Amino acid sequence: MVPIGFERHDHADCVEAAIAAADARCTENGLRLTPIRRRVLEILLSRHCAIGAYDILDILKSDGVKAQPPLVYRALDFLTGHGFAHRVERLNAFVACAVPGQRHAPVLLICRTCARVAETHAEDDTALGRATRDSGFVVERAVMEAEGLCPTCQENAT
Amino acid sequence: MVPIGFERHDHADCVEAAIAAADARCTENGLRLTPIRRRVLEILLSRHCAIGAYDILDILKSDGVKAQPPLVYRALDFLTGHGFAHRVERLNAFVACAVPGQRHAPVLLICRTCARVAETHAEDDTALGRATRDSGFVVERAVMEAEGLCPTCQENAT
DNA sequence: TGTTATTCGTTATAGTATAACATATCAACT
DNA sequence: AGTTGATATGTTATACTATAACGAATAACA
Ligand SMILES: [Zn+2]
Ligand SMILES: [Zn+2]
Ligand SMILES: [Zn+2]
Ligand SMILES: [Zn+2]
Repeated sequence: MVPIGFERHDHADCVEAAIAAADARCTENGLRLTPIRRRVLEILLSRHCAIGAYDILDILKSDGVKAQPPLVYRALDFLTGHGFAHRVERLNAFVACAVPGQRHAPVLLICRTCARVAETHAEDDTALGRATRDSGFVVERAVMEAEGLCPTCQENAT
Repeated sequence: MVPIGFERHDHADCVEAAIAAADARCTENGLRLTPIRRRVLEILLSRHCAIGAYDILDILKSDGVKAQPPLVYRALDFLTGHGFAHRVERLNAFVACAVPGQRHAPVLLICRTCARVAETHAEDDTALGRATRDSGFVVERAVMEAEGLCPTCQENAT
């Protein structure tokens, strides 16, 4: 399985498809992708990087919106709550979901050099799955994040 | 593999053994388990729960130490840096390592009801391992955390 | 004992997130 | 169209988490 985010790709397509998918899914499920929520999603999609809430806030302000922190956090709650984005716990930041439209336990690969974040997802027989089967712990939400070097940055480092 | 933390056990032994292990390993490796570092470790060990840096600070203060945030964060840096404790990214908090003495990618199971945190560890064939093998990403640090209900809290919920 | 590296004390400040409440907008029904 | 209840936004204030910076004290070593 190749994670999404590090490989060269047509990113304009990538963004457009994600927005279209979000639109469709919101319509389907009676969710409201309001202008602010949509804009925050666009900002997250603009790069395959984690972006902090206050960076998003700054971008909104530079758009001319008179925005305060709760505005951003509410939009992020919506987006993460419905699987359009993920919180990157390691960075206290957020990233657009690369495979929206399916329930999944995201696996985020965070490059410490270029700051890009790629996403793949876990199959069931992970350490997490195994541990919980053995212990009776019921997982409601799983976070898997790896920090390291992406292929490009490894080449540049040599 | 049964995670450590949820099962009933002799916790006094548990703490004593952990402190002894930390002492031994520090001596072996020329590390200094100073009074403050040791005290912070004791505080973390006192419960199989994640504890916030400022809660630790309050406990130190109630000990009579005139402590400021950097004191705590430095101790935590030491403890996490040498594997005596882990940062719980999901909670911006810290927990004593339940299997110190071996390099490991910890898997933390966080009960959202009783706040206890159990620890197990990942074998190599995790989703992370697989994802990175395929993609060429080099993992330097892995975070795996699951939030949910521990066995005890499931029973109580019914 | 002098030298160097590490740790600690202290002040200030940066960065992240939420509580609380007023206002506005939407959606569904009468 | 007007009423009503639910959802979303605007706004202020504040809580929580973490680090920078620098000097003083302490430990390790020659
Ligand atoms: Zn893209
Ligand atoms: Zn995703
Ligand atoms: Zn114990
Ligand atoms: Zn551990």
